[in-house]
Amino acid sequence: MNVSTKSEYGLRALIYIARHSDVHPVSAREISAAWHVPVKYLEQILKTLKEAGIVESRVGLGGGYRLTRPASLITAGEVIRILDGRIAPFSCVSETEYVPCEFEIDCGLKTLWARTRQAILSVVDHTTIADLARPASESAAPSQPILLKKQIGR
Amino acid sequence: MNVSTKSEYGLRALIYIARHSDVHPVSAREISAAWHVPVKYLEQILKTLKEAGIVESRVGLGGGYRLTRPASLITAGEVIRILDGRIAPFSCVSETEYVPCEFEIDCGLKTLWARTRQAILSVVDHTTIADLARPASESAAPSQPILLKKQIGR
DNA sequence: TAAATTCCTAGTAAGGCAGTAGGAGATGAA
DNA sequence: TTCATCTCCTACTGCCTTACTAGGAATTTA
Ligand code: FES
Ligand code: FES
Repeated sequence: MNVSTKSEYGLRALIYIARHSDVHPVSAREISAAWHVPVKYLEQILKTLKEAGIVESRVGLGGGYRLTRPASLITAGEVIRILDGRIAPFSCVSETEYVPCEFEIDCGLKTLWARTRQAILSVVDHTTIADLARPASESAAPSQPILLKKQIGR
Repeated sequence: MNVSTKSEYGLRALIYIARHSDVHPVSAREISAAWHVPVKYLEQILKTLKEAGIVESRVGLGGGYRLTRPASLITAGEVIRILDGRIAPFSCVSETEYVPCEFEIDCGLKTLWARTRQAILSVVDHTTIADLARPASESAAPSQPILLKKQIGR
């Protein structure tokens, strides 16, 4: 049970972008300086995020990153899934990376994993970058449940 | 977000012991054969569980393992913590292995991790080996909330 | 043209995970 | 008393993942 630095840095970067990209796009260097994250590492993370369609970029002087959608429509779960892979604690209960188990029959554990997954999803899939970007004092509670056509897997 | 094979095998072993140790203790070899888990690996896991006070053992012919407490008083969370370490997704929200972060002030993430941890705990700390040992058909739902003097950390 | 920026590919050091290996010592049955 | 069956203990190992570092190519603006 652990979330990697990729997800951590990725979310931090998105929070920063959400807060500061009104005027012009935000560069990796700027984020890196703000949060003390290695620039080159951050570049890779942002590249992944770009390929996943979370951010868009502009190269060259004055370039940087911007969100492709309002921060209130990007969930933490989505970001973690992109950067860390599967959220479910076990592959036999993952929707996005489902791998069956040898003992599915009479394996009491499956239900436990499924419940755990559901519990995690109920948090991360209902917390948006907008929630996180709010100053800490205002409490980073999800504004309101997000409606999804189909519950995003895992 | 992942639970290791140690926790998986450990829980499986405890489930097996809960089901079959009425007459005589259960040997590692027996569990290993039932679940296709490497014996030597299982021995190590059971040893850890013994040191943590979850099982007791008897060496020699006819020996094996038994639970030290009723299965209904051993939670999955406890076992996972013993075998996998920290359950919280991030160290700054762990009670048992707390390590502070550099940016605790205005770091919107902390709340997210804390909520996630709480969600996970609400499942794993309220599911017992007894719940898991019930046949799958009866649904492995926790019988009833467990009362703890003080909520076990993380 | 120069500086800033993203994009792209490789490499790498350390640590964790999932075991394997090889006994030593206890115990009960024959 | 001997033998098979257990647990107990320590060490080792191969593989994979994580968390970066390194070096530059291409693009854009001043
Ligand atoms: S752990 Fe996947 S079915 Fe039991
Ligand atoms: S991640 Fe620990 S305080 Fe922000």
